Amino acid sequence: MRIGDLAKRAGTTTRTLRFYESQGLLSAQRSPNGYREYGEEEFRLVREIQMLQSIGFSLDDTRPFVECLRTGHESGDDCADSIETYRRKLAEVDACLERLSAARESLVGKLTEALARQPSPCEVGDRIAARLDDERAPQP
Amino acid sequence: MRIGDLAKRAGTTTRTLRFYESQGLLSAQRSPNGYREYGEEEFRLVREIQMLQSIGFSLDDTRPFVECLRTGHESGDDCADSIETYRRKLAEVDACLERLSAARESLVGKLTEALARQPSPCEVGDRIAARLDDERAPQP
DNA sequence: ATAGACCTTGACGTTGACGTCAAGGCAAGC
DNA sequence: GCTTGCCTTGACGTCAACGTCAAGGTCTAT
Repeated sequence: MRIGDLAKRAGTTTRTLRFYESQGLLSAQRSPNGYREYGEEEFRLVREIQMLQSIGFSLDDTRPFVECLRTGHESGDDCADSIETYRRKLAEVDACLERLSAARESLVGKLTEALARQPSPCEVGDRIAARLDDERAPQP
Repeated sequence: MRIGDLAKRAGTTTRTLRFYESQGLLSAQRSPNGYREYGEEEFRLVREIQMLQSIGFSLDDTRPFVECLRTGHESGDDCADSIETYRRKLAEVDACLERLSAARESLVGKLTEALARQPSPCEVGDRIAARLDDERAPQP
């Protein structure tokens, strides 16, 4: 499997795969003509990286999992370092959730405050205003 | 008030204030010697920017608020554009919270799975293993 | 008069995960 | 033999919000 095939199968680009290699995450055999050759193991490795990225891992965070697979383990999280990384990322995600929730509350508060100060020309507001006008100056 | 004073009062750096100016967010009077001169209005503006940033606004997102203040309104969110930005950011924050919660669930699932597969050398495990050893080879 | 603390503009560096070219080599079909 | 489509390396570009440094001007205190 050449780099274009792997990229297509993994739904990514050749540039990304070469970048992974430059970061020491992916390795490749070389054909006599210098082309990179990949097997199923590399495909699984790329998918592991993608899956971890999708749950908020940086490329560097995926390193323990890649190392784990490389040392022959069936799953990337069959190693202590991977478990530790899971724990650390979970803590990070929790911290992020807290900060984001606080930001959300703050934002909701500001929005409602601003809306209260400035009733804004919404339909309901218009109709209420119109009715008040009618009451003050009823049509003959 | 010169740029260093404003930076100190706002708890930021002169570089940041000049950057705001380069982005059209902050304006300054100039002393005869070319130094920037700021008043209380600029101080409030910087604080508004900082507050919005702290709840997840990009600098560009703060622009409507800055414009609103500049057009004479008391509060930065006394304008329709600011309200609209509030709404948009709230939607963004909500989307982010959803993605993060999903990532968290995924992470928790993976962690528990991995722990189940690999009981890991925790103290309890060690003690259980030791006891099993004792039972199989009791001391005389 | 000189040191020190401020200020000016300008320009390059940082971080992450690639995108986008450029210049050239290899292989297959017409 | 020529086009087409893949591949190679290398190097610069992207985005945000500044940090950091350079070279120089200004003001105050000693």
